[in-house]
Amino acid sequence: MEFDIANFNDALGKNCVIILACKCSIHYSGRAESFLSDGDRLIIIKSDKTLLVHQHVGSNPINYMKEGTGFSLVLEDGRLVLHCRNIPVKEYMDIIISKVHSFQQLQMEDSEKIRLVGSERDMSDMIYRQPELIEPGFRPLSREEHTKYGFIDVFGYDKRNNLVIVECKRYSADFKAVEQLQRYMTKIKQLKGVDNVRGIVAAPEISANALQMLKDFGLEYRSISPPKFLERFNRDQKKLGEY
Amino acid sequence: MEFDIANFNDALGKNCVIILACKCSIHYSGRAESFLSDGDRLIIIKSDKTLLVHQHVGSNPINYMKEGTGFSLVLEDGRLVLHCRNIPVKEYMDIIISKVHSFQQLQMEDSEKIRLVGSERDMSDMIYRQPELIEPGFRPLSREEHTKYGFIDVFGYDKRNNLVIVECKRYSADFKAVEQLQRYMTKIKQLKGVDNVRGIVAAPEISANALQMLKDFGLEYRSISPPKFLERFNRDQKKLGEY
DNA sequence: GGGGAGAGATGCCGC
DNA sequence: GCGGCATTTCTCCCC
Repeated sequence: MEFDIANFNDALGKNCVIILACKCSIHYSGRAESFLSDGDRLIIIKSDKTLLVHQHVGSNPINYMKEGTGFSLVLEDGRLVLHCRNIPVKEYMDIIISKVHSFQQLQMEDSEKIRLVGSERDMSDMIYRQPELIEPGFRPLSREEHTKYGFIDVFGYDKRNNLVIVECKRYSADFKAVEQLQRYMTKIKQLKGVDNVRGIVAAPEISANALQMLKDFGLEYRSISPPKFLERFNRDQKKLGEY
Repeated sequence: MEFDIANFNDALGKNCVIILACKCSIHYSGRAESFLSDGDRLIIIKSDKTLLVHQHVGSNPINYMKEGTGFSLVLEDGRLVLHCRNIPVKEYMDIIISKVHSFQQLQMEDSEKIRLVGSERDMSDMIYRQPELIEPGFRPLSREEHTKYGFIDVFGYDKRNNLVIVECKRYSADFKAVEQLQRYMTKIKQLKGVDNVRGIVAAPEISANALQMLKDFGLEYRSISPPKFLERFNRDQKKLGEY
């Protein structure tokens, strides 16, 4: 493999993405400390100076450095070493490279942002627009608001003018979701000086423990799923070309 | 760029890592749904059939598929499409490739596992071995044990034979840590039928809100940091960092 | 497989 | 910067 240190450091100075496949060992020190012995890894340095080290399996990088890291590849005591320093966050990494398998630098043009559907935010939007999903006569006042009462998903009144707090979960609600709702309940009762406040967990399902805790606290549960606008995709993959 | 569909699908059948730099748009549907318009991306398919899609910035993949995904690259209506299907978890992705920048397949040998120091587990070990970090006369009985009382970091008796529950946090303790400890307290008092139980949060720091809640609950705080065995590494970096 | 909890969590938004 | 919270969280361990 033709590989030149000056060439690599030159690439670091450019606004490109570097892909280095190599055999290496790694030492990291920062928020914690880690050691990884010699093995083949994929090293990616992005244009924002994020570093990722990937093994041949697993979805998470085995080591990484955050955006804005400084890099320098040097020959040290006859060994190729990639020094990685992020001074502001006090994170340090040394990658000792014993063999370079391949080296690549890429210019990547991409200004697109992802659009995601089916988040908890989408769920609270849906409930806000279709209050009857909670119950007839529910009148939502606000959604996803950072009030002094806390970060409440949907907040409103029922037909008897009781305050209603709705906590949404896009997955199965667990006891932490119930605790979270209970915390809002306590807070808002104190701050508003009222007692007629109802709390509702809205989620596609709820665990047995969470349901028990919910009942103990006198709270309620509604089975509601996050919106999916394109169920069609799952049913008929062939129609994908329509986008 | 010389690029052959059969060659790519052949690589998929082998136990290697595939790196594809290309311009593409992406549609994902599974736990949620996402759309990403055309742009240059780095696509990695690992030997365990994990897929990662990276943009030129950011530490997280913009899209991904989990281990065990099935892949198939086909020419569809004159367009190159990478179909990704993970039937067991009901996740689907289509990557429409408008230009291939580079394609690489790598054999990677790596059986090493990372050793990490400074975790919460290390903290509880340290306290177990040096109980005086909590207070004189503290006698720990167990650490990190899944008892019927719950998952308690350190569990023991103080010099007056009160039960003591210690909850460790490697970072600043927040009110959720206090809630967690309070939950264990309630549980253990119920199950043991005793009332003389003390709860201690051990963390390098604690937020103002958490400290208030802690006091309200009658719990205690000890400022303890997770162990770092190689502070020397940080000191030695100074001379290396001079470049 | 579900539940519970940690993670070098990350990322977002608001104050 | 910190705080509070969601995440296609992921990962591990135990039941």
